[in-house]
Amino acid sequence: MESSDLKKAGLKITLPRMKILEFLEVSNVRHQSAEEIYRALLDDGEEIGLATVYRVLTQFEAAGLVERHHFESGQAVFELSEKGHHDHIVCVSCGRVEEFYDELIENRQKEVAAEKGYEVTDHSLTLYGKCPDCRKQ
Amino acid sequence: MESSDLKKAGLKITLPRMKILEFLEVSNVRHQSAEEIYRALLDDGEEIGLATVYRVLTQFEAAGLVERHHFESGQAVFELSEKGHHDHIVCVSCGRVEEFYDELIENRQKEVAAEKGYEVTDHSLTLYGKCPDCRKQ
DNA sequence: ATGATACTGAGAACCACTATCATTTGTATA
DNA sequence: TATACAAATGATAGTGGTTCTCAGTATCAT
Repeated sequence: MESSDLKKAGLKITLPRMKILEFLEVSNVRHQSAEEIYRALLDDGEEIGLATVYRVLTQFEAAGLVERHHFESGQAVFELSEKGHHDHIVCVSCGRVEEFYDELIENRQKEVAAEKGYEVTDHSLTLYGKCPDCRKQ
Repeated sequence: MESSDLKKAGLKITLPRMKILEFLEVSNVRHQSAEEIYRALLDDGEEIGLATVYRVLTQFEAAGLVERHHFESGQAVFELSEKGHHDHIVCVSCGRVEEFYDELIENRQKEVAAEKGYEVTDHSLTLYGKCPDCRKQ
């Protein structure tokens, strides 16, 4: 993922956009809030505004470069959408997020919607529970 | 559902609580925001504060009388939890909300979580799409 | 290089929601 | 039934996440 992706999305190649994109790629944390991304960039010595981070992330979302999720935390988190579609399982005690994909569930969702005459454009499935580590304690 | 439900929940029987409960029962709209409930009660000539509506709804949620959902709208909506568990399908163009329950999906969710060593405490599945009416137009 | 236009950063504004606190209400007890 | 006291209420201020505004700046087609 690089500058060409921005061009394709009809976005000018600017420093803030490059920095945010680069950070999302390099970071080993997959789901981060706008605030977290903002602080991380500041810590890296970048000059950037929080408003810009929000704006850019929203543009990236519209362009399909990132996905925005609203788990139970109040703030949205963003992830690079390099991989195909998947759902999430969130640990309620440590906040860890894992991803999964289940063909059976995916198909059944479409069927259920079709039965009701709906044309599905999107869906959000999130499981909440205790992860193996937290269950031990 | 009546005053005895409040007692069971360890809540005093107060006017605001009775009014909110009654409104949720009588209303033909199943998913409403705190603000909507507040306005509707004001329009009915009740004297009530928005803070109270939020407080009471939170208490009702804790007592299992209502459920809170965060669709994509920014504000939470509440529904009486008289029925058993179900998921939602939301129309992206008119906002209409329908409910569904699918055994297959429910079971598969538990399996997926178990495979990852998680113990599921909750889940949220919402489909977004165009309802039959909106598709016609 | 230059101009048209898109983008930026700082801060104010906004929105949904929660905390504070003086006053009122419900209810257990006398 | 009157009383007392904890619990609940409502007005309002505050909070946190996010978006808007706007003057200044950077990008890019020419």
